[in-house]
Amino acid sequence: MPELPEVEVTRLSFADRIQGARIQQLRMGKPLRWPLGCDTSLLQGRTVLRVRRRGKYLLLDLDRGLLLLHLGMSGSLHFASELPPAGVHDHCDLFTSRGTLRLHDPRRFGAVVYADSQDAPVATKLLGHLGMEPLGDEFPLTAFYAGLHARKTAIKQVLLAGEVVVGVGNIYASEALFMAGIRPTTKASTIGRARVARLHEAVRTVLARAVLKGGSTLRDFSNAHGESGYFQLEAMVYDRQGLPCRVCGITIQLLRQGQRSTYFCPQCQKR
DNA sequence: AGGGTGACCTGTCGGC
DNA sequence: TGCCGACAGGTCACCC
Repeated sequence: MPELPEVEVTRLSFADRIQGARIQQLRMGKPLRWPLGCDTSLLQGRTVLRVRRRGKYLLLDLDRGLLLLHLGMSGSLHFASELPPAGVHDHCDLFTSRGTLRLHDPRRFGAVVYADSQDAPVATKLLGHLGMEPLGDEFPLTAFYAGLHARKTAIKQVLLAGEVVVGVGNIYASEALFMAGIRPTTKASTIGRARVARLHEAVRTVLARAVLKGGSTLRDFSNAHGESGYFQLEAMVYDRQGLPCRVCGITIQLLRQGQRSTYFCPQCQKR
């Protein structure tokens, strides 16, 4: 489910409300992708200072330490003063003075991890290799070009890997490449400056637009208020194999790269 | 060293 | 109707 837009939309939907909340209790359900890394009682009495995002991770800064949350493929968060009893797929409840933050994650690829600081080994392992944030001011074109120039893999997979730029998952990689007119199979290192500049702009535009539309709800994504996203309605290629390209009318094609589906228009993305 | 593959886990859908 | 395989928004550990 969640790529950068969905994670950011989630963050925006509860960050203000949970800020300043005092943690009363943490309940963990079935195991998630990684262990919490501390006793749940350790968090009692701590305060949530703010909620940041790094790539597809949400970082809850506490007055001491931080919680790293990841939504995996199927995770979503809810935050409310009163929530129904935990269901089978509700694997984490963070009870606070302002309400309960609940992680719902059927596939359990998500994670809730405690770190003493952002320099703690576990935080470094998860965040240390992450690339540039595409939104905001820390995404210079020159660095993007240099990053792509050093990669011999297909551009789609370089985007997905998150080591050059973070937050671009399977939906938005296809969408950004379409917008930039670049074939997903093109070797990243062979893309010239002008085309990299188009991709740089496309990544920013697609992600920002998706945040504005509340993310993409393909199956079950919703923000912490329980509201769906609508970006999927304006997808140009994702999940549109066999349908006519919205620009040129040619049939959208599907291929597999690294066991993931890639969608593209053979006419609009010639190379 | 970097690139490719399998693994994690559950739900859903299409085909036979 | 029922079963089985393929696939789904992510990403790490491991192999050559």
